[in-house]
Amino acid sequence: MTTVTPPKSIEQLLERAEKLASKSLAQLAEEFRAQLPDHLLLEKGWVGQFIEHLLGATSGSLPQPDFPELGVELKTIPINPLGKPLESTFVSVVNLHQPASEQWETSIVKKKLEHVLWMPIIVHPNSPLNQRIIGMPLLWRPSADEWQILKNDWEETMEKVCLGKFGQLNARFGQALQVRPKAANSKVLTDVVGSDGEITQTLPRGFYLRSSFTQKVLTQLSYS
DNA sequence: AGTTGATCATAC
DNA sequence: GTATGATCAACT
Repeated sequence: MTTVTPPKSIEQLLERAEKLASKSLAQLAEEFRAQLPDHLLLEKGWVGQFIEHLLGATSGSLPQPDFPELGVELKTIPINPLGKPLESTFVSVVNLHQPASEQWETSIVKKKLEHVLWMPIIVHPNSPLNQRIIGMPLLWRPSADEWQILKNDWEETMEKVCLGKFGQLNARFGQALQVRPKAANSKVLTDVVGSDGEITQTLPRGFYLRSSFTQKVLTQLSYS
């Protein structure tokens, strides 16, 4: 695949992103000599990683924004032709091990969401992967209202983790930031401190943005 | 149809 | 196992 150097500025990053808009995955795969899979069943993160390559992201699997020098996180998001998100958006894993040492201000979630480059991927119903079209990118910073909601959700989650209430750590909580399993499968377990201070095991979890939240972000409406 | 829980590839 | 990139698929 053609290699792309890291962008030197946010302007350059946005310029690159805008040049991808309205192109299909088939076009881009040809242009950058990439092997486009037939479907995402076995490579669910393929589109996201492809767009990372095209824009010159470097973070790999480090827990930091995709463009560390620019402080920008890249998120691809599948939308239908009307602009409605088809999925939630994964943000980062939940720290289940030393939750008491975590503060919102220094959290990975806050670092990543401070500045996000949204790359919508337009999905027509029942159409193959290679016909998906890149939409117009959106450089987003959360508003004060959005920050408040995200912070509250994060703090309520981490409080449950600190108290060892893993049974309450499910997808039903959180207005914008939701907690769901994040593992290879449901048999994967990780050591944690339970509600009585005992060592137990639980499923690894991740923070996800609900699609109701990202929908409003993408249409530039305030979330309140 | 929307939501919640489960799952897949890969690097280290 | 844990982190990245997410979407799949069962359930309500």
